[in-house]
Amino acid sequence: MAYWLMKSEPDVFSIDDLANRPQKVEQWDGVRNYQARNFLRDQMKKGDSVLFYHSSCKTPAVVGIAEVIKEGYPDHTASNPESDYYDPKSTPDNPRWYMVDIRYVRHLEKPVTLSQMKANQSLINNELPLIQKGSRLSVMPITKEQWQIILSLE
DNA sequence: GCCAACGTTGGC
DNA sequence: GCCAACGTTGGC
Repeated sequence: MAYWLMKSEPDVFSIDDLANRPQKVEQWDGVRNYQARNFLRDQMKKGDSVLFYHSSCKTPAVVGIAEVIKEGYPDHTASNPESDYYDPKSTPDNPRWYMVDIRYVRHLEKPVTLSQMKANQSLINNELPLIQKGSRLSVMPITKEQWQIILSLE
């Protein structure tokens, strides 16, 4: 089983929104970055664990846990002209963008903040992608060690 | 294939 | 709101 970290802006979609969804499930649409797309399409597997991270907000932090319940499939928002995520270069025959479905597992007892993680020597030594300079990926793989260290901070 | 211009991300 | 870092676009 693999481990992932996924970013979301809480003003757009928060861990509470996920918890309040029917079945607690959300389609993770709107990813428009090739490296992240490749992870969604090729590597995320049913049963993988996800850290849910709030970005672009007052206190950026890991706030909860989710799991992958449906593996990569075409992101239909790319072919919807009404969608903010519409991409005319993506076609149903040759979809450019992919998404997965995730299901809420739980909130962290206490969010683990970005500043906490940046100050953690184990995470620095382990080169957690989130705290690398210039890291902008919205979907990133993390190791079991990184997963355990982050949860030990909760 | 290079690279300047532009757009986006996301912390601060 | 600022700006550094990064990704994409498109002319040449």
